[in-house]
Amino acid sequence: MTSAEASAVLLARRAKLDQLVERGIAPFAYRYERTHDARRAVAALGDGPSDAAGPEVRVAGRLVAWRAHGKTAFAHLADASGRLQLYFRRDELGEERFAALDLLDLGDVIGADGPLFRTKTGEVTVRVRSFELLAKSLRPLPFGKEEVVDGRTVMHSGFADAEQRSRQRYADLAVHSDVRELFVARSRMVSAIRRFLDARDFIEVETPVLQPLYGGATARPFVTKHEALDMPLYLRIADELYLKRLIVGGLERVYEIGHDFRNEGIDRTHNPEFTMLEFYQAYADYRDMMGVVEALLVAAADAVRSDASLAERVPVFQPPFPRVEWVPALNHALGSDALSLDLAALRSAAERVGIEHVASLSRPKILDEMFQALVEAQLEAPTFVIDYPRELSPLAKPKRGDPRLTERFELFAHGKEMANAFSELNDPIDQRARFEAQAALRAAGDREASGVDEDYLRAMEYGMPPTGGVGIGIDRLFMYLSGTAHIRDVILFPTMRPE
RNA sequence: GCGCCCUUAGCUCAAUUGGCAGAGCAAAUGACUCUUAAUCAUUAGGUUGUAGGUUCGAUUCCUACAGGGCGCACCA
Repeated sequence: MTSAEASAVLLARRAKLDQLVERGIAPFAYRYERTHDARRAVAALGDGPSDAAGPEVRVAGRLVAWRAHGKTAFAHLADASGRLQLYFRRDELGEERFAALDLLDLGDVIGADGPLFRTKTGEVTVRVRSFELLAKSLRPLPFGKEEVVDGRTVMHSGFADAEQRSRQRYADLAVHSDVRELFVARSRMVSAIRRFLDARDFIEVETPVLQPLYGGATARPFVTKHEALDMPLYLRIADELYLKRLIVGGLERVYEIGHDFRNEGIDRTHNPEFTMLEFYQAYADYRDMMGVVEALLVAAADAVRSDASLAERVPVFQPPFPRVEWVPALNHALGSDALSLDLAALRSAAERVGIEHVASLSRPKILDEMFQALVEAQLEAPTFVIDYPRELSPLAKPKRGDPRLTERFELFAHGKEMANAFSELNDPIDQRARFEAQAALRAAGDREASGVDEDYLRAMEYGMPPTGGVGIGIDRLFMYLSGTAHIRDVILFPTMRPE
């Protein structure tokens, strides 16, 4: 940053800062009393006359465009609601205040007051009577120029580098109103999901992020250490086992929205920390939960659709979604009965469909791989895949009528998993056997298999009601609903290497 | 982790077979009292990601490294 600090642009802004101080103008203010944001100011003039003075307003925001004309100047001020034009006149401001405009830069945060009027080209504008500098911008923002062509705003040049936009999200947001809108839409979606669950008598809870044992999913964890207790702790890979402890405790409908952490690769659909929604409903099974998920998705999509600029991209859901049974779907794609194959036959079948490193994979892993390759990737419209093999689902109840399977569904759309749900296993004897099978896989080298969680078993032994549970990846759901291709574009501060 | 591609001014991008590194925006100075990608004139801004190599000469060709992008693999 040495050369940047020496750059003429930064030096010029520092010089202006010094001059402001010399003239007794504080460059960083404490507050500003606003009467209108940009959108309300535009609405306040309504269809008012073009010349006559409209309502008085006090507005504040960032200077994003500047057009000086000698004894007048036009500027655009941007706030959270939009842009508003300012009109400065020397005869209105007086010599001294008008001269102070020379010390402003693009990016400065200012407040301005005066009457609204409409310019001869029709734009609602503040005829500035006085203005205050609220924060001097000492570093230029990479503003592009905006042009309105046929009613659409077109950006010219600007801030394009994907890495810098993620690293400096503050600058990305400051110069791209569409990025701000996208994150506002994400927030609205999450709020809508909370309202949806709250209205169904779910309560929102918080469970540990730091866990002595990790479980509830298959993934490599981040490991950390508690110094005072001198013990390892894991950042959670799922909320599941703690939320089900709460079901045992009589909190019959619970949900949590929070970050899970998985120590795996980063790509367009994976960030090491990501937002997960899990919810559990006592006395429900997985079929009940399919209906809840369908309704939740409709509510989430409606929330995203409320943003006008995203509306056309949001898929329209028409529940019920189709159900595809796991085993028949795989067998159909494979041309043989996958579950009845022995391990050797399964491995050669997997190799035929292009699975790599087959020899090092456990049996459930191979089944999972084959299903992903042959079936999941083909699922474009929202589809419930149901009734997974027992060995893939150590926390799900056996399927009524076919104990080789479990009562589990995953929702796929765009070839990606959107939700994962079970009729939750509530038999502690069966659960212990499943944990021990996992522990055996772990001992045999499967790094993602879990161990035995004795405390969780103790909870279940007290008696856990039948329960339906669902996990939904919030980032992916929002990507899908907003038509965003990269997960880093829906996470404000995605994980990155240090600069 | 593997493969391909990219890295030039604060930002967005050029540069012919290897031959003096350019433009627009932003910035500075000046002109301009309804502009809106304002306009006009002038000025400044660069160890071309880093380190080597080939060459009379490298932004250009080669090697290594760093960062990034895209695909594949793993995972949600």
